[in-house]
Amino acid sequence: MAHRDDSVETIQQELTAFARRARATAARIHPELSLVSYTLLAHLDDQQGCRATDLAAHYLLDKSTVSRQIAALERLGFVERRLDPADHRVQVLHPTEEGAQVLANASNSRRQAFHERLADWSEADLDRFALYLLRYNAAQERLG
Amino acid sequence: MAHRDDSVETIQQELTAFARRARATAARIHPELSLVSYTLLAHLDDQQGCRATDLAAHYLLDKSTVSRQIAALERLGFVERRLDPADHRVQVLHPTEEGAQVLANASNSRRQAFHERLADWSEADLDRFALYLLRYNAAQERLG
DNA sequence: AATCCACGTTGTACTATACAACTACTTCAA
DNA sequence: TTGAAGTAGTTGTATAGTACAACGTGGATT
Repeated sequence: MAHRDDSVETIQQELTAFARRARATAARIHPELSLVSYTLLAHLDDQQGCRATDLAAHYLLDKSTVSRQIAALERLGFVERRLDPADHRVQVLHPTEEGAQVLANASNSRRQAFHERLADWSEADLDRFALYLLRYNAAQERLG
Repeated sequence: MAHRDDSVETIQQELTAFARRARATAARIHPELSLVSYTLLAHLDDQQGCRATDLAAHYLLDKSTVSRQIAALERLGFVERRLDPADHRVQVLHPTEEGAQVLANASNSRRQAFHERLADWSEADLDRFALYLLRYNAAQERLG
């Protein structure tokens, strides 16, 4: 049990340290994209467009927060709104050409950074680490 | 290489999801402690007191940020300042009795939450996960 | 039609943060 | 020994991100 406690303690410490660093580091993922706006834009990109309400629900953000984030992305020219012809309350949000481009760039440098950090890991270790993270996140989702 | 890419992709996704959730969830770790104030208080506790400057350096926060966080903790009665007799510029910060108590409570519920999330993990898996996290964080530290 | 609901915006407030200017104290060197 | 330079911490100011509440507009239900 002592060993078990030690491992859990380490996991807790390291995840906490990671979260702290993530806050500091990832505030600007790209000169013009914060972690939040990056995430929202990425979601629009791989959902092929969606509504502000969907973003709010998916990321547990208030709709006013999403509204302002989207407004900012629109000012930057990265997102455009298309009124849903079937329901005039709804705006379907899409990345613009430029938005998709910026997203692709940000996404590539981000991916590259991960590859660098994990460069000397064996394939087996990468695989296990990925599975552990999935398992941990699923548990956290389940247990709140 | 495809498999390698897949694993890295998953790791990236899951760590990002974790960071996002951490922001939302850990804002209040305890009715009166945010993640930051909890962290600072914990540091004071296991360093047996330290200076505001040390906290700033250790957690990469501006000294003004630390100053205000500490001021808040002092208002709550969780931290006290002791003027360093040898250098009157310096205030050595210590948790108060009450601060130590609140910290212990917060720390215990936090530990318990981790134990619950990891309850059904084998000891071998816990051990490996802990090592992977250490390794990952060390790499991130090294590579920025 | 009247009522209720859904979508999104805006007003307001709060927290966390950084940077810059400042005060108080210390150290060091001429 | 004194004055210049450096260090610890606070305060003024600005910004980002967020939530909640109130609102306007448009749909849906009865």
